[in-house]
Order: sequence, then structure tokens, then C-alpha cells
Amino acid sequence: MTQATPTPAQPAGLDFPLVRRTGYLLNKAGSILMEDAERVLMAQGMRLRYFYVLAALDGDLSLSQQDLSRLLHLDPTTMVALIDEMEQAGHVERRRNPSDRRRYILSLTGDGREALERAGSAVDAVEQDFLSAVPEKDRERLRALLGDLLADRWPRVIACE
Amino acid sequence: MTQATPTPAQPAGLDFPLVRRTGYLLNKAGSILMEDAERVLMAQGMRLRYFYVLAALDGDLSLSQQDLSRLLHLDPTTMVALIDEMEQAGHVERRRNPSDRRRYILSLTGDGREALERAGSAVDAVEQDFLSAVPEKDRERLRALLGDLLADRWPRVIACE
DNA sequence: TATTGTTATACTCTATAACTATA
DNA sequence: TATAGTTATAGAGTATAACAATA
Repeated sequence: MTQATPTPAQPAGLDFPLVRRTGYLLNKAGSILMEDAERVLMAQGMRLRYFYVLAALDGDLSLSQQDLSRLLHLDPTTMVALIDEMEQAGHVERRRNPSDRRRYILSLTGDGREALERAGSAVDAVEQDFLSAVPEKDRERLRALLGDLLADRWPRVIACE
Repeated sequence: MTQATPTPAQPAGLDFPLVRRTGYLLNKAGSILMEDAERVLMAQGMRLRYFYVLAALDGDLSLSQQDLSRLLHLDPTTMVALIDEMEQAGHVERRRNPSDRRRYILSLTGDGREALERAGSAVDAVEQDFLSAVPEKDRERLRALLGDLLADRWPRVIACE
């Protein structure tokens, strides 16, 4: 049952009306959670975008670097450096696409899949912790509301930060 | 009544499981909204942090630059440049604090208050538009849930991005 | 002629360190 | 000795432009 404090308690003496906006709270909740997630990923030597690319490469689609950079809205040059890093870490393999030799087919290695799982668990834990302030039923509710809000915001929903 | 799509529709052929996490959706909802807000503020020659400082200075407290930089979690050197800009725009006035001549007392000018109001309206409109996908009652619900989630996250709730 | 991946380069932003004036 | 504000500078991160290979 949600009630009581409609907004976070503010320190005595300070009134910051911004904090009463739903949009402000939404933004803050999202960015605090993301910061926490990035911090836990950092501990695994991984930034959030690294995690996103792992996740994107986990599907069945064969994606090129340009596909990825368009999908995640990251600059192609940034993507080069990122894939370099992932390849060096042994998480991703580049092989030429035989039907268009300009492109790579990128794929996860076993280590990459392992890293994805490990990172996923860590992020899950952060998320669970963050959401623990609210009972299970309300979490479902929250997820549904967010789904509604984002329903027609594709493809921005996938963009990287 | 919220139901139907629990997650945004994904383009055919792509499955991005990340999108089913409540935390991911929360993050995205927040950052999409913030991007939209920043875009509308840009049109007024203002970044989000500019707006935050205006809002912070609107209260009764007399805040120094260091107070502001601690409150909004912005580097003191960044704050100097920001207040310079605001002073030049005629939105903020610096005068020495007579009881500690190292500090300034910063205050909004009439123009500054006007700019705050104008910016506030613009951000409100963005927020209303974003939330319009969800009926009024659910918006209240959302706000309450977010308030609960953030209740014990002070003072991060006020930090600038 | 256009596109993928790449490199080199320029630019923007932020943080670091050092200075001044006050306390 | 410590703090507020300031400046100059270095560093990280990102975008821009030009190039080679392929289509």
C-alpha cells in the first residue's frame, strides 16, 4: 500500500519545489538507478554501453558495427573503440560477412555470454535493491505504467543514454 | 485503467530482452523525458542545470556558489562559469555577504524570476505531454510510487544529472 | 557514387591545481 | 590554517573529416 510521503523528505530549511514534479522524480529515479548500475558494472570493468552491446549481440540477429551504432545511437567511431575493447577482452569476435565484405558479423564468444550473464545478475541485484522500497504488487504496477508511457517512444527506448 | 502492452512494442525481428526490466524502463522513461526537457530549454538558451539553479535561488534561503555546487553536485569551477553566464544574462545578481566577505549572496533578478517561470511552463508542457499516455489517476499513482522509491535517497535526489 | 570500418584530429566538457582575498 | 571564489590547465570523452576497401 503506497501512501504517506508523496515526495522524498527534504532537509529542514530547504524547499526545492522541483522535487514535487512527477517528471523530475521520474528522471531522478531513472538516473540514480542507472548510476548505481554503472557503478556495479564498473567493478566488473564494464560500462553500461558495454553491457548494452553484449545484450544486443545475444540475440539471433547478425549485427554489424553500423547496425549496432544505429540501434544504440552511439557514434560509429565510438563503436569501433568499444568493439576493439570487447574483442581484446575476448567477449566478441569479428569475422567478415562473406556476402558483403565491408561489414563484420559480430558475435559473442562463450566468455562474452558469461560476462553478459554475470553483468546481468549484478544489474538485477541493483534493480531489486532499488525497487525494494515498494511492495511486489506495486512494482508490477510501476512496470506496467512505464510500459504504457514508453509504448510509442520506439526506437528511443533502446538508445544508449 | 492500465493493461495491454506491458512493454513497448519492439520492431519486428529484434528482441532486446533488456527492455523487459522495470529498471531499464525506469531509466529510459527518465532520460527520454529529460532529453525532451533539455531540448525545450535549449530553445530558450538554457540548459537543465541553468534551470535548476534558477529554481534553487527562487527560495528564501540565501545560497552561496559553494552552497549551490554542493546542493546540485556541480563542480565549483563549473558553478563559477554558470553563474557568470546567468549574471551576464541579467538573471542573477552577485553581492558580497557582509558577514563573510569571501562569499556572495546570489539572488534572482526580476528577469531571472521571469525566465524561471517561462522555463517552468515549458518543462511542464513537456512533462504533461510525456505523461499524457497514462490517465490522470495513474499519474498520481506513479508520482506516489516514485516518491516512495526516492524517499530515502536524499540528497542524491537533488543532484544535477 | 555510396557505404563500412578505420584513423587522425579538433572540440567540448569537466576536473585539478594553484592563486587571492578573506576568515 | 582553512574556505570562497577564481583562473589556467590538463584530461576524458565525443564528434568531424578524411581515407581504404568494397559494393
